[in-house]
Amino acid sequence: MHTCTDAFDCFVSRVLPKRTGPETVRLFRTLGSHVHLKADRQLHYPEDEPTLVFLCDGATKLVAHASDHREQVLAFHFTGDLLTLPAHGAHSYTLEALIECDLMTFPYAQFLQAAEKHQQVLTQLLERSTVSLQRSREKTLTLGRKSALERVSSFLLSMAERIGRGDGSEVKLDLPMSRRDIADSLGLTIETVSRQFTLLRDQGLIRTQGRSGVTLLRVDELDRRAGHLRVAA
Amino acid sequence: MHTCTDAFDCFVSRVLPKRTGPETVRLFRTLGSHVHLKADRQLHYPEDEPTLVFLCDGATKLVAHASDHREQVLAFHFTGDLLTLPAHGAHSYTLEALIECDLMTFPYAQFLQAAEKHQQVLTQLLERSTVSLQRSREKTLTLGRKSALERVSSFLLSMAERIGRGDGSEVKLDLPMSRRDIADSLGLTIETVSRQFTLLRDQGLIRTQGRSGVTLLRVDELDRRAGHLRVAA
DNA sequence: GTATCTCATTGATCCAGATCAAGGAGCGCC
DNA sequence: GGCGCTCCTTGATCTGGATCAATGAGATAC
Repeated sequence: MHTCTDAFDCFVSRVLPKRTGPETVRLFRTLGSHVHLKADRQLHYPEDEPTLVFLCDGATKLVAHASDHREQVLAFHFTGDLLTLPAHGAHSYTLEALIECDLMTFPYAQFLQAAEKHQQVLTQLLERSTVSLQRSREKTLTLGRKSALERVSSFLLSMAERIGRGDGSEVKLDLPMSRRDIADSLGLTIETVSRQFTLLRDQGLIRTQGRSGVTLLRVDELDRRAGHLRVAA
Repeated sequence: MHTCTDAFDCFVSRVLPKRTGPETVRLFRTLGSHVHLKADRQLHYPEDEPTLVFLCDGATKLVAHASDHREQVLAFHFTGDLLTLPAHGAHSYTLEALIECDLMTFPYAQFLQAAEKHQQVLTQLLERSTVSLQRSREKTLTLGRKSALERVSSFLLSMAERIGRGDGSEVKLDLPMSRRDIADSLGLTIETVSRQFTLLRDQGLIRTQGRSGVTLLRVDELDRRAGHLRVAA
């Protein structure tokens, strides 16, 4: 198991600029808390104030809850990701570990205050926030206008980009999330997700190994299935 | 018609910190361009680099385009909003005027560089980006897990919050977007959107005046229809 | 190694919303 | 001020994915 110091060091090297003074590092250390989460456990965080989370190691999902126990996965996160947990509004949000996780949490407001003198940290925060927004917008298009097959294809391509291991022309994936998580992320049911996997397998575009292993055999064809725009203007 | 100076002044007073030095103001002026857009026109911007836009006056929609001419409205913007137009990736994006608009555009990278010495500007950019992300996440939940009636109710409540004019217990709206835009924003068809309006009207929750006028008569009931979580934990 | 339990797959039926098809109403233009 | 056009509404039918219902296959515990 990681110690608190390891997790914090990981944060320092990944988020803070190279030559940050030791007194600044100490300041961030006083603000942050190290949390270890076993698979399927959720992070407890204050409902009324935003929290900044750095995922040192592992994989998580951000889930929004509506009435009637409906759940929507808003985003998946992997080692090295930085994310902001919003205060609860019209809906409530939870961050749940897909596999064993180490993370550092910071009260958002205090973190921002500490970062004010270091615009490199601010810039990085802004940059990562922009990436999150960009991903969220792609998801909006996917959920609003795409068929089940297109959604699953888009999902696989997106995962390939983030956690794929290239192997010649193939891309190998080890999906840390269940079919249910995928369904909740794509606005589908597990049955429909499963059927699309079968379809893609039958068409020779992917190969599956066990529950979590997926190999993308023809990325170009998947791109077509995902409903992405061709080169044209 | 507004002059360039008017639009820029609007930007200065709304985005830059109160006591920004005149030389800094001049720097931003050299970076920014004033653009006037008539209704239904779209902003032309470079495809390969992100652009920052400040909406001095008017209303716009950000549209994502997938294959087969399918369109998804990612967000609506109103007077005073600041938004980032991403470089094109798997999909292309356009910003279109819903009504006559005045806006200031800045090359994102250069704007960020200019803002580096003024963390108040950075902080504001970050804050607005966070609000956009929050809205986008709410939209994700809406598109992924809500029924047509819930989507339209959520939409009306969201518009009430942003451009509603309170009038006792009622909220009056003058919607600048068409039924098609609403449909493209909610992942529905115009027919379905229209049917939900009729339903809400028949149930006495809203009143409509012409094409764009809507009065929310019972916000509490709309909240229930929108599938928001009750107080409970 | 095998018992068991959860997760994934496959099949049958159903339904919310899409699609197809007319009207009707608001708004701009001449 | 009325002509015409576009946008909106309403109705009928169709369908992709949800729901319901069994199996089947991986993982975990013993």
